[in-house]
Amino acid sequence: MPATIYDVAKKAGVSIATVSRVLNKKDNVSEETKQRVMDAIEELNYVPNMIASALMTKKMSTLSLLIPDVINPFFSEIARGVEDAANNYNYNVIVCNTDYDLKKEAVYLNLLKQKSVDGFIVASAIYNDKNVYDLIKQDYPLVLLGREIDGIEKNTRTDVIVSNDICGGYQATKHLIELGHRKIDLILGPKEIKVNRDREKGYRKALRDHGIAVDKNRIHNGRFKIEFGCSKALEILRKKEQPTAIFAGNDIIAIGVLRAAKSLGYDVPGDLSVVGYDNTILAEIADPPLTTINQQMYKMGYMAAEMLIKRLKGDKKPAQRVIFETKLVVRKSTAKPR
Amino acid sequence: MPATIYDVAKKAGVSIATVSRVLNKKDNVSEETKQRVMDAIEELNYVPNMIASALMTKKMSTLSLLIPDVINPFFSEIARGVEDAANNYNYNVIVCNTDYDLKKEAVYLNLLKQKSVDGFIVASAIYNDKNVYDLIKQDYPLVLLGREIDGIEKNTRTDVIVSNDICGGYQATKHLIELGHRKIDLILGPKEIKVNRDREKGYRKALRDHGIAVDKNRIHNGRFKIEFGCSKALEILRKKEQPTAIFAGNDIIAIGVLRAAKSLGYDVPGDLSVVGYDNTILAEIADPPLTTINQQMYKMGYMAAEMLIKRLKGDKKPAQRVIFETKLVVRKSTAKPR
DNA sequence: GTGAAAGCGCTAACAA
DNA sequence: TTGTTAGCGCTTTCAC
Repeated sequence: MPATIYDVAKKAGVSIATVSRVLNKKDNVSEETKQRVMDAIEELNYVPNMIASALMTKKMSTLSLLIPDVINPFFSEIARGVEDAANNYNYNVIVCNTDYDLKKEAVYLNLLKQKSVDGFIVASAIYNDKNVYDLIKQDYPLVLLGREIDGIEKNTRTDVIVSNDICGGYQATKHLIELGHRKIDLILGPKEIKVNRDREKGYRKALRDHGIAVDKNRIHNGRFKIEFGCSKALEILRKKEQPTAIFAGNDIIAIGVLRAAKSLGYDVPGDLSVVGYDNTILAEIADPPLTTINQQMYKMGYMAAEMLIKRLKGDKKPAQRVIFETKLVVRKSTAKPR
Repeated sequence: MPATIYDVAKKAGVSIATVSRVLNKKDNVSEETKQRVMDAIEELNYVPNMIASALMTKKMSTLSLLIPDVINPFFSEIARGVEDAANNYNYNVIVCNTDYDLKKEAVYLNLLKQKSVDGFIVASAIYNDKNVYDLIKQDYPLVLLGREIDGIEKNTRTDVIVSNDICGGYQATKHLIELGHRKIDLILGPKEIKVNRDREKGYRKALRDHGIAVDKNRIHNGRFKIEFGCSKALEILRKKEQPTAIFAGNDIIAIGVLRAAKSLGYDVPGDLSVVGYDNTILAEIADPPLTTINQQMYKMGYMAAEMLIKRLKGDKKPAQRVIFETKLVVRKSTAKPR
């Protein structure tokens, strides 16, 4: 049986209120009794029970992070950022893998609410997510990461952290155009995920700005999986109107494209230029190393946790909307078309 | 203010004890009152407060996972396995990044104990970790993953899940020897991490078994970082007694070796064969794709969580020690020496 | 089958 | 500065 506050009080010859005071670093305790209490705590190896205190205070110093999948390097970097910030403030983080599944997400949220986690960071970017609307409506402390929700009233305290994906899409496409490419296919993840719509917007704008007609048949949606990137690229490269470049919705899809090109005996970037998105470790390691769009995953995660914790500590300023800028990173997977 | 059990009781016209009974699915409640309670719960949108119940039961349905770094694909796969198993049993998992830092680990453990997490999975494999000894001594539910602790008494309930790293080291080295290599350098992670000692043992045994003298100067310890793999490989490849093959302690180091080889204009596997370890996604994507030793990270994580939860649910069988087998995966980074 | 009441280990008025 | 006491929202005997 672990020692309780009563044991400490008895040993120190004070009341439990006094023990509680020194535990919570209230100043109205004399140095002398404080010392006695500290000694008692030491001797008894006393560890305060946070469950008991949370029953009154409702504070568990625990955040929850909802992401589609930790294995995806994009999200594991976010997770690390969140955890580092949380740890910095003595918070812990419960990590949940939603697999882009709204039902799974709902089950998680329900369980987490029961556990009185202090706040939520939702980074599993599904469009029009009813779960998120509910969280907002019920006024749970919440930060949205890499996603937005339309129609949030301005008076919520829900902060939003996003990347400028329209710009990212633009940068990638512009890079290819400036190299001389005109036939550029776009292979994106699911339409339901907003970033894909934005990257497509950027792609379209870049084409328009350079007087190139947008060909709907060159725009493809699917999943953020190597296999999808590979099979879709195979399909595209076997068609008549072959592109000279492919802009992939993320590094994972780009890896799939690379694989497809290799299997068809294409040289990248000689026969085909490929641009990824995210600048995860995968882009660095790929063969050839991928030209890609950098996103600041770690920083975004760190900031999300920090903003959330500040709100938990009473920050009352109106909801923020932070936009992280993207950057083109040129490696070896892009070149002039033959 | 969220509804409490009292509100439900009042609305249903029963006592809180009865509400508690239906909440916990005790059978001694008549169908009729049960229905009334359920209706009240529904109407009030009542969500039970787990903190309150945990104060009595000491069960929070939360595990904690300590790993060095989620960004490392080896550990993110473990984390995913742990989380999937936990989720399957309606548990959540708090993920902590220790960075192989014993002090950081101690701080985490202390905080987690306060939070009454139900059990611990420690996968940050530091040798002779006092924190782990303490956990065991204090009889906390614990599963050790990918590490072992010497001198655990047999009567603890601490399960251990490990990979057969001696065998893995042997398989990798044997593969190189059978290709015809005789000068094989070994670039490992830190000595303090047991897996490195075991992989070295396997390496030594393979050499001995094939009548090749072990040259201590060919064995190097450092960090599980790309930069270390790269700089150490550069150093090695510039020496007189150049190896024809390098066996890296994990895929990350191997990626560094690949980078070094490339920067020196070496062809892999033509001029140098490289073997990695873990078979993470990085091995698949690397250029050339890495020959490596497969470890079953996801399964190990899944099993760790499952064993822990079973113990929490009262499983009293003596501590288990599960060994996962490794497997050589041949890709394109190894070939006969010139 | 159901209810009353005593905790679980703390925090936070309120008194002293 | 310190102590007393009433909760926080549940679970769990023990009666009935």
